[in-house]
Amino acid sequence: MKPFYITTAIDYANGPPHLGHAYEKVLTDVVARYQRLLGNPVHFLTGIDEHGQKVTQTAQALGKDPKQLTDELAPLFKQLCETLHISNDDFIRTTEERHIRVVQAILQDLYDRGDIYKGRYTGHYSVRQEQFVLEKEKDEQGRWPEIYGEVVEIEEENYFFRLSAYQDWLIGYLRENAFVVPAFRQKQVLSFLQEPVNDLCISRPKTRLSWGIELPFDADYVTYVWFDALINYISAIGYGTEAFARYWPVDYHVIGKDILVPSHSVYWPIMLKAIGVEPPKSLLVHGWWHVGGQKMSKSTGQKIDPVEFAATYGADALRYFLTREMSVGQDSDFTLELFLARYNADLANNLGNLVSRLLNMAGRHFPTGLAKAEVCDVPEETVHRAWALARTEIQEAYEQFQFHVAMEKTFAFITTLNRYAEIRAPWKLAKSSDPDDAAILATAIATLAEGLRLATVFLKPVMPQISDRISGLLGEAPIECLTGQLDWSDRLTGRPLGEKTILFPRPEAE
RNA sequence: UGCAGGGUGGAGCAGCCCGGUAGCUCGUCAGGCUCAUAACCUGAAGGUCGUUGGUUCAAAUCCAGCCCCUGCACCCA
Repeated sequence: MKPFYITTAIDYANGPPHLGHAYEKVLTDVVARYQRLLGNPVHFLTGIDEHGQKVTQTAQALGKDPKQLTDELAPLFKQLCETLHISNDDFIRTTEERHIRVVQAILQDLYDRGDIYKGRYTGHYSVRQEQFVLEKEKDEQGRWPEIYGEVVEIEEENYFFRLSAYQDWLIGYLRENAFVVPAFRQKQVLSFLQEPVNDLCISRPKTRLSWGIELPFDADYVTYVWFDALINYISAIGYGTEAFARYWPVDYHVIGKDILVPSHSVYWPIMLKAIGVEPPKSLLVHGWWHVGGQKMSKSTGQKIDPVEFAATYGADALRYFLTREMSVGQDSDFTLELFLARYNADLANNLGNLVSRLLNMAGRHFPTGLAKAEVCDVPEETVHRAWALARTEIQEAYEQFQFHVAMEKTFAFITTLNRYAEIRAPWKLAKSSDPDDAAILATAIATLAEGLRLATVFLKPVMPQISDRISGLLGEAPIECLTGQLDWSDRLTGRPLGEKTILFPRPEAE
């Protein structure tokens, strides 16, 4: 069976990871973990992009060489994955030999076929900033901004990829295939393609940029950006070896909306077409996090360090917030207030408190094991019916990448359990000597425990640690697969539950 | 200008693709409970779903126009 292959974009390694990186990894991880629950083998790739001008500049500013800089940053990105319990199977760095080899092989292949050719490139170049500048950057008087210093028009030879030759093919392909999720973003791609695309400049002379992968057919140049970065998706799974066919085509590239057009939706499918490889099945495109209503920038981005945040509130709480609050594809806002509201209302008060009160009552009344639920009256039927509906809706939401809905419905079911506890009021039944009341008491505790067990299944992709902890408290093994887990049962009968536990301690008042 | 997204009770959001009781969190007011992390449960007040028109038995939801906000158009998850 072909594994479900999913990737994040590789993060550009010119600074430490921020909330946006964390989100993309969490989102991808939720998809990956849900697939595993469905019983599908999964291959999950993430990594970092290490070449290019900005890395060079950042390194220079710090008095380091680029490799040294990225060697320092790589562990931070790996650490981010570990801290957030990201279940990636691989982590690729574009400076790795396995990647460089594939990039060069593909460049040579395309050069041999004539899809890469040498051409002239003219533009305005800032000597001071060592970069090309654009016409529209001029001010009202038609002058270049001060920071560029002297701007000269230069012409240099570079290598180009024959993108234009494949434009019609791509348009046809996009008209017939649902390629981008959410669907509305596919329209953007098609509208971009209405204009003729230019061939893509894929090289930089080493005199200007040396930190990159050398062109195999011209040692005076390195390749630039796309033929380096995008290829990670296939170099990591062994393009050119028989392993490749096991994984490709990728099921989802998870990316931010900023890199949909043109790189992932135009360059990448065409690059693959040119080397005779199937396009990706789908792109899953997410929106951006704002922090305190503002677009994330170097300063605002640093206000929320995901690693530190996870250390304070727990990785699962952060994962929950990112999943619950973001409607995939839209933008969303991150503030401490919003986070704490979710944390307190959903995690501590609703879920955490349910666990706490259940464990307390079970320990008090059924220390040696839960009794069987023998009563099935209106309150029980209400809970059973709520579950029957919830399981369908939650699964549907997961399948459609509506993770915020999946969480909303899961927590609505947890509310149903809290409500059921009020209706049966086991604490009152415990004071009665009537045997009928004793039967209801046993039923109530068993029903709460079973309901919690079921809800825990759907928490697993989003909050894997918490899900496993609750499973443990119920005497269950960690959930690995949905099969056999979703039916209402009496499997907890006879089980003693764990000690009363606070899963989500209330944060100290600021 | 071009492209995209948004405009839903006091605040922040979901619902819109697949028309039919307007939902969630917080806040406010009243009540219940006391097993539980001052947590839980119930009820109430508060919305002509930006605007105009159209389609329909029926529109927050589909169609057209208009108004307003934001983002992108070098780089960015």
